[in-house]
Amino acid sequence: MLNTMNDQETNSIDVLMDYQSQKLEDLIAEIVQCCKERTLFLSKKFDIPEAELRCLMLFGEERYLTAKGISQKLDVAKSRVTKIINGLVQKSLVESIDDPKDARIKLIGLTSKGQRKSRELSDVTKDLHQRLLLELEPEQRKMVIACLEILRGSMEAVKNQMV
Amino acid sequence: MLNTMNDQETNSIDVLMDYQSQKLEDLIAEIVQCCKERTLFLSKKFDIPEAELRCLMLFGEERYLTAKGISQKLDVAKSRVTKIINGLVQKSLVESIDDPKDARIKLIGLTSKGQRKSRELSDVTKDLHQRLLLELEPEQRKMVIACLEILRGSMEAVKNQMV
DNA sequence: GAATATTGGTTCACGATGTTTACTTAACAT
DNA sequence: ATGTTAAGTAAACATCGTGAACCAATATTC
Repeated sequence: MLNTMNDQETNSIDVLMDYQSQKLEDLIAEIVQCCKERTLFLSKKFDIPEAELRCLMLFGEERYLTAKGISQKLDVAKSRVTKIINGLVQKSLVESIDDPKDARIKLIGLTSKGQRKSRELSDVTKDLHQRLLLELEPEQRKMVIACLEILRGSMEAVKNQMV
Repeated sequence: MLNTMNDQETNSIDVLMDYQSQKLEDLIAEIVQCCKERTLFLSKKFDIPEAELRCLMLFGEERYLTAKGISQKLDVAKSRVTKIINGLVQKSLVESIDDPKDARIKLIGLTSKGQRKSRELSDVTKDLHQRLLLELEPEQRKMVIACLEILRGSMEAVKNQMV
C-alpha cells in the first residue's frame, strides 16, 4: 500500500522533472536562436561580419587594445584576431600603432569612423534591450533578471561538474 | 520645486532602465556563451560536427525526413543539407532511400547505429538539463521556467517590432 | 498529350568563423 | 652573449553557411 503510494509519488516527480527539463531545453534553445538572429540582423544592418562587430564592441572603456587582449576577450586564437583586425583596418574602423615601449606590441585603437560605428552599434543594442524591458511590467523586470542570474549560476555549476 | 522632483524621478527611472538593460544584455550573453560551450562539448564528445548533431536530433518522432524538411527545421539552405547528410551517411549514421511514390524525393532515415547515437545524445542533453534543475529548489524551477517563457515572448515581440 | 511550370535535390564557387602549427622579431634573464 | 619567453603573422585546414546554376521528375495548362 504505502509502497504503491511512494511509487506513484516518485513517478509523478519524475514526470514533472521530465516535463520541466524538456521545457527548459526548448526555451533556452528558442532564446539562443533569437539571439543568433539578432546578431545576424546587426551584421547585415552594419554590413560588417559578426566577429568584427564583436571586436568593435570591446572598445568600450579602453583606449587601446592589443591583439593578445582581444584574443582573450573574444576567446579565440591569436591568429584569428589578426584576420579580424585586418578586416577592420580595411574598413578604416581601426588602426594599429607601435607601442613605444615594446616593439613587439601593436596598439589597436578605433579611428573616429570606428568610434562612430561603435557608438551607433551600442546604441542600437541598448535600445533593443530597453524595448525588451518595456515589454514587461516593472515588477516582472526585476523578477526576470533575478531568474536569469539564478539560471546563469546553475549553468556555471553544471559546467563545472562536467570536468 | 515639483519640477525638480519630477526630473529626479524620471532620472532615477532612466538610471534604473539603463542598469537593467545592461544587466539583461550581460546575462543573456553569458547564458548564450554557456550554450555555445555545451554544443562544442557535445560535438567533441561524440566526435561529430555540430550541424550533424543538430540534424541527428531531428529524428525524434519521425521515421523518415526529406532534405527539404530538414532544411526547414534546421533553417539552412537546401545545399547545406546535402553536405550535412553526406557527412552522416559517411559515418553510417543515416541512410537515404528513394521515395516509392515520387522519384524526386529521398527519404532520410537513421541506421541502427544512428539510432543508438541519437538516443545517447538525447540522454546526455536530458541529463544536463536535469542537473540544471537539480541546482534549483523546486519552487525556483517553476519560477525560472515561467520567467524564461516571459522573456521568450518579449523577445519575439521585439523581433516583430523590428520589421 | 505536348509544352511549360514547379519542385526536390545536387554541385560549385564563394565567404565567414575558427584552430593548429610554424615562423619572425623583440624583450628578458642569467 | 645566449637561450627562453612573448607578441604577432602566415599558411593549411575544418566547419558552417549562402546563392546560383543545373538536372530530373512531377504538376499544370492549354
